[in-house]
Amino acid sequence: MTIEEVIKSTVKMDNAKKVILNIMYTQNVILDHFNELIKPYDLSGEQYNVLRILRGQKGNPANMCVIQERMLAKTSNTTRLVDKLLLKDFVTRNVCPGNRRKIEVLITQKGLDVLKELDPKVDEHERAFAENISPEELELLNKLLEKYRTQQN
Amino acid sequence: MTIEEVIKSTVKMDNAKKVILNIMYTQNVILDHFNELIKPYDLSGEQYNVLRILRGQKGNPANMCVIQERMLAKTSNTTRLVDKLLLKDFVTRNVCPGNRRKIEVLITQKGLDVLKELDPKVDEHERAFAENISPEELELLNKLLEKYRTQQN
DNA sequence: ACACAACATTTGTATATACAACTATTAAAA
DNA sequence: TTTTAATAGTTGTATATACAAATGTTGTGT
Repeated sequence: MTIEEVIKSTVKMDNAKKVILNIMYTQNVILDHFNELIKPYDLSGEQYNVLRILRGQKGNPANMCVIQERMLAKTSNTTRLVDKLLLKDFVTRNVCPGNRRKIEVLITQKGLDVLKELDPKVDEHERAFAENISPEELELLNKLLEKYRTQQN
Repeated sequence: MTIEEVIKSTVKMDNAKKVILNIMYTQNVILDHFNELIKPYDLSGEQYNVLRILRGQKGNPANMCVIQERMLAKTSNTTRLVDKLLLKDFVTRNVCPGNRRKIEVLITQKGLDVLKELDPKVDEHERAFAENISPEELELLNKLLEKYRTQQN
C-alpha cells in the first residue's frame, strides 16, 4: 500500500513530501503494533523504553538526565515515568550520595523479569517487519534514514 | 549520526532493531522541526493535518469519518480537533441535511489563508530533509518504507 | 409500524505530554 | 566567605490522547 493510498490523497505529491508522510505513517504502524504487544504487561511504550535503558546499565544506576538523553523522545517527563515504574516495583530510586542533586535509578529483579518475558515478543515484532524486505535492503534502509536526517542533529 | 550514537547504546544491535529505532527517531526529528515551524501560527500538527485534508476536498465538505480515515494517526479525536479549528474560525461545521447523523466540515477563507502562508515554509521543511540524499535515494527510501510495513496494513 | 442493529459523532474520564516555574544542591566568582 | 550561576530534578498547569460509554439517526427485518 503506497502512502497515497493510505491517506487517500487526491493530489499528486512529490517524493520529498511522500517520504515524510511515509516515515510518519510507518512509525504509527510500528507503534500501534508494539503497543498491542505490551498492553498485557501494564507498561506504556515510554515506560518500556526506560526499563530497557536501565537494563543496559548492567547493574549501574542511571541518573534522571542519563535516562533522558538516551530516550528517543527527548521531551517526555522522566520524573513521572520513573514514578510509574516505582509504583509497579520495576525500579528503585535513591538520592545519589556523592551528589545530592542527583537521583540513582536502578532496575529491580521484577523489572528484569518482565523485560525477559517481553524479549522474545519484541524480537518477533522486530523480525516480522524486517522480513518484509531483504537483509541488504534492511541495511540500506538504516543508512538512508541516518543520512536523511543528518543536518537536524 | 548513527542511531547507536543517538541513544548512546552500549550493546550491539541487529539491523531489525536498528531500523525500528531509526524510524522512530527520524519521525521525532521531523516532528520537532515541523512543530517549530507551525508554532507561531497557533496550530498543532494534527490541526494542520486536518486543515490540509479539508483543503484537499476542493470546496466539498468533509464528514468527521472522512477526516478521520485520512489522518495518519487514526486514534486522535476528530471532534475535539475540529472544535479547536472552529474556535479559530479556520473551519465551519454544519449538520449534513441529507443525513443528520453526519457533520459537514468546511475550511474557511481564513483557514485557506493560513495554509497558503505556511505552504512555502512546509515546502522548505520537506526540501531541507530531502536534500540530504539524492533524488534516486529519496525514491528508494519511499519504496523501502512502503515495502517494510506491508503486512501490517 | 415496531424492534433492533448499524452508523456517525460526541462526551466522560483517566492518563500522557509539553512547557514553564520552582526547589534544592553544588560549583564558580568576587 | 558571601553572592551568583549552573546543574539536577520536581511540580503545576494547560492541553492532548486513548478508550469506552452515551446520544441521536438511519437502515433492516418481521
